[in-house]
Amino acid sequence: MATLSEVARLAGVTTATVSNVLRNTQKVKPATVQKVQEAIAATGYRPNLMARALAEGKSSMVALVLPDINNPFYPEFVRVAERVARHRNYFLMVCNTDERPDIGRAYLHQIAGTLADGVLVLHTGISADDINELKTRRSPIVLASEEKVDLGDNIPHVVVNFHRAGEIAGQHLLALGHTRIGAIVGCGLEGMQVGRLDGFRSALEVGGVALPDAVIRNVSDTVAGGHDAAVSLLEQHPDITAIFCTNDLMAYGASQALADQGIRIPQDISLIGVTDIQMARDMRPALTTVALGIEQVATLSINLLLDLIENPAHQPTIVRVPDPVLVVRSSTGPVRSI
Amino acid sequence: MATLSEVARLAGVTTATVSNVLRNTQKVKPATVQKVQEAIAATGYRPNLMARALAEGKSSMVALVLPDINNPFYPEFVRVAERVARHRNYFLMVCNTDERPDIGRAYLHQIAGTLADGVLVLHTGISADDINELKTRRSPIVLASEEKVDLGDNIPHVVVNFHRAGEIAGQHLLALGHTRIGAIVGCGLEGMQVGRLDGFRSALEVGGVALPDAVIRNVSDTVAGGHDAAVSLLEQHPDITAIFCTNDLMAYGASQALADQGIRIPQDISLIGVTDIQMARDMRPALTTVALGIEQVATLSINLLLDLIENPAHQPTIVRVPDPVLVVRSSTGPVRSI
DNA sequence: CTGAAAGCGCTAACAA
DNA sequence: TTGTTAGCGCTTTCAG
Repeated sequence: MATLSEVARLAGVTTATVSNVLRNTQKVKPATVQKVQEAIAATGYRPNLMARALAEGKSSMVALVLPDINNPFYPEFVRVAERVARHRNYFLMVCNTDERPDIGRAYLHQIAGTLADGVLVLHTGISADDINELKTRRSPIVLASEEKVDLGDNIPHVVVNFHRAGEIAGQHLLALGHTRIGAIVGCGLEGMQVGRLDGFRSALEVGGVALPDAVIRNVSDTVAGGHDAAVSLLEQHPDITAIFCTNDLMAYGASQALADQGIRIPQDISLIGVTDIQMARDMRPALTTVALGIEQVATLSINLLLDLIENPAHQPTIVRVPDPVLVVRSSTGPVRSI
Repeated sequence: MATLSEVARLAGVTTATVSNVLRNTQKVKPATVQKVQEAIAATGYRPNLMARALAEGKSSMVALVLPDINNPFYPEFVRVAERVARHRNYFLMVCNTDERPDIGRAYLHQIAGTLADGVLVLHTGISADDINELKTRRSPIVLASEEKVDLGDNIPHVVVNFHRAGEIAGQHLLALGHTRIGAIVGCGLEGMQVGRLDGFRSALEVGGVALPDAVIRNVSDTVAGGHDAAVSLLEQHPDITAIFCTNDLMAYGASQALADQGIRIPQDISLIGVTDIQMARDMRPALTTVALGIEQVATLSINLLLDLIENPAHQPTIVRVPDPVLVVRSSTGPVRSI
């Protein structure tokens, strides 16, 4: 790999000049620019980004730490985050923690402030303590779509109104006449998706419908989790006419369980999820869900992070995503007659 | 962020000594180690990985360039690649090109040899010319699971026997008595998945079954692509009893199309895919497919890359993945009687 | 066992 | 407009 000084030597100038043409500060005479560019072409020179980062005190790289790249929510998030970052001239480094908080911690400690100018943390079970400890470094850290907002005002984060999402789901089922309803709640690294459940329950209560603990299943946030929960629910409560899942992935699993037992969706049982991942559109019947607006969340999160990097005094440091919206597809319908 | 010299000052030693205890060359007196470690703890020091990389001439970071993080194959690949890399003390930087070769090129040019010690390229439509141009840098580049192996021996790559995968699928359908078969072929960035189709066709030919062009659909490698292709196939060839898809994602789409039309799988039509992504297990009916062994491919690929980084003379430079294997699930069955 | 000093490749004042 | 000169934070001989 050719270096700056080789290029400089070949062009008969100094490294400073080459550096200047490289990032075209308009301070170089056209003729010299010409010479330098020829030398660059001739040597096949590429800047060493590490050296540049060290000199500039800025790597133009941000890290995205997430728990499980196989959960389709994250790839969808990554895709937009990467695009936004690229447009703002940052590299995005995706770090998968395999659901292990210790790996998340390790990434954070190693990367924040050294490899990356900032890091965006998604539901990785990293404690607020860890985050606070790291705040001493100047590298901004932002958490996205936290369920629990006990982070305080001093940690930048993006908040999604999960409670409202649950509420919307509840209102939809209520409007369709359902009264015997089950709920499948995911347990991610951040703990139960309790905000969504609370919202759901409160909506039902307004309609005079109860949601006893017996019809709630807490399971892992996966297809298999949703499947098993649905099986258990059906076994113990064959009379339910609708199931609320705190996310789409589990709803997909639940739909498999229903299909396996010959139960029709939505004629026999209605199914509603939260998030609106691509899969919700692709599955059959297509899933009615409460869209969290992945694109929005990702965009707001990464932009907040980059804003904070470029201007540490940036305000606000806590941003709210617009409320979720109901997307009606084919998995919900009027309560069955019997 | 504290630096080495601050730690050194606090411990009353020089940076060289701190550096030595940091990576425990056994050359430091226990008492000094003690002092230094206290200073490290007191300052909350973390090494600046950029500076280290510059000094060592090695970043311990590898990049994984892939076309579409939303295609579930890639997250599955990423997960194991990341794990292997981590165990070998490398960071994995995932670069999504959004299916745009120019972005892939840009990543390659910017990252290879500067930010990353090596890069693993997956089906991103980057030309062999580009790769060759980059070979001048010392940074190893390995391509994984190339369909076309016209890369020559001088570019390290991992090759999957796609032809065999197609053959296995063909033999399976043949054994079930199918003779009127359609095929859905994906067109990724690397061009049509023609190896798989060739293998499939040649297996059928051995069994005396033809696969005319009329029953082949070339579509994009997505759920929607598979769906549309299946619709078109059914419309023009209602007599077919089996469909071969060159990958699982399209098979999933095809299954939706069949479900939409009330066609039962496998009673009316058998469906077989290639790859064995998680979705193949999750969908209903579960998909019969030819498993490429994602875990194996990923492991071999990343290990080859790291081997090459650590020892540029490493041999072999081209590694073959063990042959694919048939995984029979519920989407294939005997040909229907009529 | 520890320190002094050079240098990785680049940027950024400041001079010339 | 260009060159000189310091670093950025770390590793790594080579002396002491």
